[in-house]
Amino acid sequence: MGQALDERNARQAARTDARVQRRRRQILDAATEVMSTTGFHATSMQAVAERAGISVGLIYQYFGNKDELLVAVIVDILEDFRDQVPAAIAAAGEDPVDRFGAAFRICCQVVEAKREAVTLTYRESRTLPADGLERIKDLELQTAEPIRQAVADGIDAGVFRAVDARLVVHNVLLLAHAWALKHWNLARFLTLDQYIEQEWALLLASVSPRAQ
Amino acid sequence: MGQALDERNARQAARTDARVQRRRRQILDAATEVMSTTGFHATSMQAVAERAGISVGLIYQYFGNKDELLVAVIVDILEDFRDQVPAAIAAAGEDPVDRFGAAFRICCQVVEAKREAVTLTYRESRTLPADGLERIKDLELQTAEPIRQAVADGIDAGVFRAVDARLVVHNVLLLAHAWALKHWNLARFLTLDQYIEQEWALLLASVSPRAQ
Amino acid sequence: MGQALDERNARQAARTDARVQRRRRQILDAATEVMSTTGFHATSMQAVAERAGISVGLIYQYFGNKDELLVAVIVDILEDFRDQVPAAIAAAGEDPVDRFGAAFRICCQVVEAKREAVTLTYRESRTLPADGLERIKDLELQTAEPIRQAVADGIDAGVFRAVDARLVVHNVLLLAHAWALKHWNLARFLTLDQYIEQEWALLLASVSPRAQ
Amino acid sequence: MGQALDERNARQAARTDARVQRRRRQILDAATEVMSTTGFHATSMQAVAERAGISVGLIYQYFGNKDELLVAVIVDILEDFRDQVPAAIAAAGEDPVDRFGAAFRICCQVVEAKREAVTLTYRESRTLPADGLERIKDLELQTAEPIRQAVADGIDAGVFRAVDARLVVHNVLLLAHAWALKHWNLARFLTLDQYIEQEWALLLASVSPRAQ
DNA sequence: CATGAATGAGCATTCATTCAT
DNA sequence: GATGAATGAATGCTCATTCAT
Repeated sequence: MGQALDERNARQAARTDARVQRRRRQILDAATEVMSTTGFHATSMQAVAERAGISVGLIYQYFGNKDELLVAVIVDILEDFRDQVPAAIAAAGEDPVDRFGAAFRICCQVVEAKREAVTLTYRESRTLPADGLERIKDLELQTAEPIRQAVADGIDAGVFRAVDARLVVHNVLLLAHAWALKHWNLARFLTLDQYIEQEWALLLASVSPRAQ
Repeated sequence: MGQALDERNARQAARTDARVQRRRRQILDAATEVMSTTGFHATSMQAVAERAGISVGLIYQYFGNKDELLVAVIVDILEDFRDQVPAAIAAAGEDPVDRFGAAFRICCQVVEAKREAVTLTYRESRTLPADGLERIKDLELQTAEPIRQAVADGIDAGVFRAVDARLVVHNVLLLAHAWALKHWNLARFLTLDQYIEQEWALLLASVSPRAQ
Repeated sequence: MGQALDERNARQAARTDARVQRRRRQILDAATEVMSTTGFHATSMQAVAERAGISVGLIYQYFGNKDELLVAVIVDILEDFRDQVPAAIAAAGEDPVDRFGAAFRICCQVVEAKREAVTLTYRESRTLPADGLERIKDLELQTAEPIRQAVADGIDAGVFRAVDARLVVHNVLLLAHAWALKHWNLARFLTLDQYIEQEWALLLASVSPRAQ
Repeated sequence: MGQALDERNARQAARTDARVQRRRRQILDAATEVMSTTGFHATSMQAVAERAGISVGLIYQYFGNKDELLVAVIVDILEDFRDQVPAAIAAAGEDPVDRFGAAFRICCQVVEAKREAVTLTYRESRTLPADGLERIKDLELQTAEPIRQAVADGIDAGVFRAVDARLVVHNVLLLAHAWALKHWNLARFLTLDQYIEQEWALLLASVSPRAQ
């Protein structure tokens, strides 16, 4: 009997948890859409609620306030990078050059998938309360680390020059983000694939050892 | 007698014009300072007025509204680039590599001089009304052009590979701006001079012809 | 069979009624605690529910709305006075002075027992909807009546001067309530017992016949 | 010439100051009226603004927030007591009994003049932020002091018994306030003058020496 | 009976903008 | 030219109340 009850409670809890997750996602998606287009400050909670098809009050049952919602939106995006980058590197095989290239490529692709949202990240990070900022910087560093490792491995293997790996990673992320930040200009003369290809050529040349 | 009057009016006009310019500058400087620190939306016109030591009302005699003031602030910064970049290139002599290097260096230095303000440019450009946005994109293209020319000259001279000059310029400007955008990270392991030196090495390698 | 059913229903009803009363009391106690401390307006139904260990919705099955809950809380307190005052008077014997004294004492003691709640009564009575207000005034008058009678008896017996009994009762209740209302000040120089003793001396003197 | 300018500025400042005072009073009066009737929490700033015939925003140029406005309203009332009580005592001559009686009478009259507002004081004091509360307690003690002195003088002169003067003052203020707090009941059988007269008789009897 | 997710009206507060002086 | 008092629309957030489960 106790078991039956436990089981029922467990099912109930799972269902509840699923609903909570669905709501969070629903709100997060709506917020990402509206804030990306309109900008954080110009976005009213009312607008987010409308886009999500719920009431204002409900947002506050999932996110403490507007700032926390922004943090959640940005974190949500950065988690994409943090999760996908290592996976892409791992999938690229053993060759350091391939691994490095895969890292750059996936970054650009993630950016393309959430172009407006990436812009939001750049625009609004400064606005954030201190603790949100910490989480964000953390995620950025987590994303950077596997790329840095790939570059370091390449240097060790002698296929890259002895450059500062941290700086190269910085360049990689920056070039990827730029596809969002400067899309108004870049898209006038390049497709994403062209951008990736050409930037990759420059990037590789920048770290390759000079032929003797 | 008519002539005398004209002359008086002209003198009057000049004097007036000078005063107008002084006021504009006074407000612009105040706005740049406050907005750069606090962010555009979090900056009240009252705060700008106080910083400038004038009344709110007076701002509206020089700038139609808050948006226009923001445009003016951003334009003011971008004009720095537009003016200083060609000058630096010209001062660098005839060697395409030197000219290209000078362009990158001056960009970084202008960024350093107005680090917060450059960040402002990135954060708030999207908010702008269409016509302001146009002026800004225009200025960016104007800044880009002399650099592009330097790269194109280098390609023609055979000291650079046949890369897409527009893309290289994009990279140059981006790397310079990054010193402001990612200062929180970069400054942890590099000084500006080190940043310039190392990025320049990468940049040059990226466009240099492969040795046979 | 019908009888058996009736009996079962009756037992059921009694059981139900007992449960209803228990719930009401549970909610009332929680509401009194929270509202007394926090004030009516600053108290959310959520807070009352939490304190009572139940859900918000359940409160609404026992009290129509927040105002009605407040009325119930206040009525609950006033019923204490209405019930205890006559009892204390009856227990004081036949001497009008003793009866009067017992009335004052019990009032002060009831106040002390629910000091915060008494304050609540004063603070929030005005807010109430008309019908709640009526019930409250009624209870106050019911409480006043036995005291008035005691005073009237004393006057008839010649141990009190021919004062307006209603006014004296008003003073008695007021002085008792004041122990709650002005506790911040009074408690700085008096204990409750001292307060009772000294006010009683003044009160008695105020109604005692002047010696010839 | 400098003198003329100074004079103009001075006149300007005075005019400004007068306008500020007029506005403050206008808002304070409106707030007192509305809050007294409706209660603090149920009063919206919009309602205060409308009653004052100004815009909401303007209130915030004179009072930091709603709480501060409430403090100002209450202080405004308490200042009436603090100012008028000593004046009335002084005007009552040298006889301690007269002075004491004058104190009680003026308290009742001030209460009558601002009956609703006095009720507000009782209802909302608890709501206040700590520093506002301090100012209010201070004013109450300032009001009490001259009355206490009058009682003490009476005791020294032998016309009053050796009662605790502080407690008597507490009673005096309480009885005066009660005219507002319990007006719904008292006014049913007494006019203010009757109330003053009869309470005064009781009060005097309570402190008078027993005839031998 | 009991729950608590969901609603949405309501309110304090801010701030760009205007205009009488 | 210059001021700053005055406006009032806009917004984040709360919370009494309902109702599907």
